[in-house]
Amino acid sequence: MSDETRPRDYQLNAQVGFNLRRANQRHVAIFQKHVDGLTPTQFAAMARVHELGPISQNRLGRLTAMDSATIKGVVERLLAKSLVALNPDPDDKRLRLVSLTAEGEALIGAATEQALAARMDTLAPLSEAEAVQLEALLAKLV
Amino acid sequence: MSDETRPRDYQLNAQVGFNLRRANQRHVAIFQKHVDGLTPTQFAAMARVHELGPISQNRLGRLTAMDSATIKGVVERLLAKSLVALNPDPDDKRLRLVSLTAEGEALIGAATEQALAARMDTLAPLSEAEAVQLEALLAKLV
DNA sequence: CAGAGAACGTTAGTATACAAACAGTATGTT
DNA sequence: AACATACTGTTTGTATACTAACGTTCTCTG
Repeated sequence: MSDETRPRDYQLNAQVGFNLRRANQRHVAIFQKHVDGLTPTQFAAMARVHELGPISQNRLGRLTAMDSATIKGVVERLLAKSLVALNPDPDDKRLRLVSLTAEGEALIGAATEQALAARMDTLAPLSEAEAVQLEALLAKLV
Repeated sequence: MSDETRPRDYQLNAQVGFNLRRANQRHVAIFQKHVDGLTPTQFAAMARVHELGPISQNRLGRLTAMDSATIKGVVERLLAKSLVALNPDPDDKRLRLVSLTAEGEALIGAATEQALAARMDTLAPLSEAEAVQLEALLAKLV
């Protein structure tokens, strides 16, 4: 490896940003293999609705780390799959409450199992202790 | 907090996948603030070309973790900004070699400084030791 | 109660990201 | 030389992700 022609100390492969992006790409790919018919973001949205009950679109977006434009698309696609329903809030005409359909409720259980399996696969290169460390560090970062 | 209605032990906020995605979102936002005119992926592509010299589009994609469809778009946008040039390889008619223009070369130095500053900001919530740990764990994961 | 400001959802535009299919080119084997 | 295989770049389609701008609705304050 020549050293004169190299930028002094910038190593792309060691950058958090680069590896954060790659780790995320890898996780998404693993998730797709385990969970049939749901992307990670679609699953996250459904898991939140399952957890909290009917919830406005924007609030759901905030709780799943998506802005209003993004969550709109996600809800739209879940709607197209009949996994969620959209109803106006009688008390606030601005809101459109997202809720799970029976079909959605039926799916979320199995999907949760599969999501946990995907998590295991994603963390497979790490020891138990390292996995715990990573999750703690990411939580601190976010 | 009711417990009967809750899924037994699934906590979205603690999931690697979810926090990987959020950490990445945060980094991209920070990067945009520091580096003017380049996205993280565009910067990664340029850094690689600067490092390795003229290189085929697909090979550049592999070295920056982008598939051929994605790298094509990235190179296209760098081309539109006159930061890279695209030339046919005389020895292999399939290849289109990506190289930095004078303008691109002029930019990459400052951009590298700014990228390192973005990295610092991204890692700011962590101690020095934790930052090192995180980078090591991510490298192991990828 | 009137007006300001905030929040909601929507739309348009740009940028990754991947799958799948394709034509053109190169390489290896027979 | 012929052929299968593999690789290159391209296109289309789908799915995040964010910015900016917009009209509607709500809430707060004077």
